[in-house]
Amino acid sequence: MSDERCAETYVHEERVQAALPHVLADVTAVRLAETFKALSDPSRVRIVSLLARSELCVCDLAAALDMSQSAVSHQLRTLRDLHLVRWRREGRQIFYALDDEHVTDLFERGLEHVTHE
Amino acid sequence: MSDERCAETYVHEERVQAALPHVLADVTAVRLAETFKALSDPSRVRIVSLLARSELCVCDLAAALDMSQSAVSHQLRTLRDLHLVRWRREGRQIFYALDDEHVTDLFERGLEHVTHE
DNA sequence: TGAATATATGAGCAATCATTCATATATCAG
DNA sequence: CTGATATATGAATGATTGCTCATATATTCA
Repeated sequence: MSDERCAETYVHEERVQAALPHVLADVTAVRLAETFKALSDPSRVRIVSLLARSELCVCDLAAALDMSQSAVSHQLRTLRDLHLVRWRREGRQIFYALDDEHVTDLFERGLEHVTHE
Repeated sequence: MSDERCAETYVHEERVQAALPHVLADVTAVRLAETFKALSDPSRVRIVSLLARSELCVCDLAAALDMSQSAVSHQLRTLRDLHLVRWRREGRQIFYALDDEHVTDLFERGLEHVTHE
């Protein structure tokens, strides 16, 4: 049946027992997945790739990426909610930048994986 | 309107022009996003966290993560399709392991970002 | 104050996703 | 060959997502 373990007896009980303490806590798994999810969309990846070079306002991003202002804004909200970007207001405009080096780092590691093979 | 650039004139034309050459190519952005998407689900993150320690068969994973065999299998397919895991058959069982250090690296960077603040 | 501008956001919709259930494939033991 | 077991997969479904469109908010300028 669907939820039955394989033949009741673990195939490699020792391995499973050894693994159990290292299963990520639910909260951690969810938060980690959320972080990766922030980078799991082509539009957001392109936004991040630009912000990795310099801060930009929403309008600059929309122009450079040929996206609507609304679409950019919605995506920035996602990135904001997940603490991948920070922002500052300057008059009518709002400038976005990557929140910390962790993000740049993550982005570049991913890029390595994709390009190196 | 929706697709109109902000007031026709870029707010920071120089910045936009400087950014343009660095916009990720579409293919790259899509592939990069796919890689991150592979890690954008709690179940897959937990699978990867276990595989980062030792190879395991599907059944072990299902037992350790308290997931159905089918669910694990489907998720492994996603990870396989995106080249994040490799596998080898041993009799009736199939053992999965992370494909290379890039993956472990990505995973750990993400975890750092999540736990360090 | 009122018009113009930059950004944010809610509703709605098509597309994608993670899971379950049922079943198929592959391997082993007899 | 047959029965049992480990894994894979297709269909179906409820949930989530990314975008557009319309509109709201916030700021500046006159």
